[in-house]
Amino acid sequence: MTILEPVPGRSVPCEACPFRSNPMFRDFSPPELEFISGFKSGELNAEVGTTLLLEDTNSPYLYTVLAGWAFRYKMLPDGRRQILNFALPGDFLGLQASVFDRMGHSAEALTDMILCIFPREKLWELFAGYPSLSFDVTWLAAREERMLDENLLSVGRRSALERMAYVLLHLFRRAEDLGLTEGDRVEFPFFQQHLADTLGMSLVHANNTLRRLTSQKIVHWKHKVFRLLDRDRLAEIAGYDFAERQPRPFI
Amino acid sequence: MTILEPVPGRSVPCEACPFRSNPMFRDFSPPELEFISGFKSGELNAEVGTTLLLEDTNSPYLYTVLAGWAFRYKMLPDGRRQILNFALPGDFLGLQASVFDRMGHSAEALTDMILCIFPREKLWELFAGYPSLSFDVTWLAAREERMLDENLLSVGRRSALERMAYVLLHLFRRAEDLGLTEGDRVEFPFFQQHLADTLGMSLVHANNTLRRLTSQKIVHWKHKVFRLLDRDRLAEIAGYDFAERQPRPFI
DNA sequence: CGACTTGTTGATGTACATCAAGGTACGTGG
DNA sequence: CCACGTACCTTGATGTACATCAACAAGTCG
Repeated sequence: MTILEPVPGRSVPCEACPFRSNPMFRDFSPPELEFISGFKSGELNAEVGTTLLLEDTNSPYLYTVLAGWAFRYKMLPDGRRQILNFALPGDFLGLQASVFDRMGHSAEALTDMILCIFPREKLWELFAGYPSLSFDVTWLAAREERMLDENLLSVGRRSALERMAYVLLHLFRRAEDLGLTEGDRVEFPFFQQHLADTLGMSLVHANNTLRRLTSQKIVHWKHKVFRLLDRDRLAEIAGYDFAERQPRPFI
Repeated sequence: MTILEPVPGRSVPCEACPFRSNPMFRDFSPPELEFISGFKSGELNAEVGTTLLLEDTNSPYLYTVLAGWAFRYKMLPDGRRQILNFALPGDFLGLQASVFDRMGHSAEALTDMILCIFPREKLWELFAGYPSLSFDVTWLAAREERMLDENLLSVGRRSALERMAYVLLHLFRRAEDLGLTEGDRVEFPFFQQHLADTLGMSLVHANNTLRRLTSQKIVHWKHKVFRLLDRDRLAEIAGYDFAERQPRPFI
């Protein structure tokens, strides 16, 4: 388990940021783009399994995911783990340490990743000079809250089958929005243990529940490739409310 | 079930806001105070049981709680309810509808309440002109996220007894920070059903679990008066990490 | 080729939900 | 002041969804 330090190296200039062509992200004005370019202090290449953030420690950096998947989690002293949410390209990591003085959760890379690094002491300049960008930060925090609300509803009140259906559909849709899917396929870079820890159930029960969905040919999952065979049926089981999709901030 | 409209009437001027004397809240500068005064468009007196916010609807107002308790919740079509968090004096309600176009959760008053009303279309002026206040909004959103993370850990991974201990201590400490306690006493304005819905368990099981704590004289609860008899023992059961207390924003 | 990691399945126990009944406090109208 | 209703809490009986334990299968990697 390693804690990361940024490494020097070539990095994607913000002007060429791949998200700029994604319709899910809003456009930057030239001054915004210029500020962000200066805000970004480098890039971090993280391997699978890297601990990106560690609960109760401070983090001098704020990250956005440029490529790859990670997950946020908390652990109890005896090792029980709860996965709180997943971080995909475009997501923030480490805001808590910038706003308070230490992280309330940890985060780990699920794949090799590229992260944009922002020094947290410059966050104040963003708020002071770029109201539209500080609104975007609030937007992201509110979106995270909304996802947590949903997950809490799942874990607290949905049955195992409903929970499993919900999280699979949720993750598929997030990947879809980012153009990570090909038709009904997507690469899910995690194991059944991760699903179990997300949904608050045991590995064995997660396996049984998942197989109820695969045996009915609603989904398919092998060798990390997930296929959404019957979306309507899955949404029906999940009780999924088709939330609006709207342009999201860049940062 | 009623949805609220603001009623005219006398309201507390921000200059005389009771939170200004509470050391948990940071101080406002004179310009900040002046802006907030203009931002506040009135007050709302809400009775117990009032629906303050309704999921999937829009809310033209943003509220802060001046007095009283409320809770945020989500419901499934068949009536299962998950309480997400409680709102106490100083807390925001309705940010989601200001940032997105509709609420992702509902909120209901647990007591008679007084709420400060802020028209959401002026939220942009706050971001544009008052970076310190917009940072406060982000602070509040991040704090809400942190509480949700904790609750999700509880519901997903803690045992019924640990969960019960955690939520009772959590609520007691929040009340304490606001000066709502008298020694080991506090008035908890909710029923066991609310605890059950917060912790993702049935009413009967919440009752059994609670009685395990009362019969060991760790807590006492009768007629809405809660007494924390053995704080250390409760913290031990909860696995409570004594999080820092630091000055918080006003808004 | 073994050693390790991930997924699958069955046997057994328990923490929980559900159903049902009664208890206590408090209000209301006679 | 009593009969009655209502709201909330408490307790027991029964069933089930889930966890835990254990073994094995299948794939991957040195």
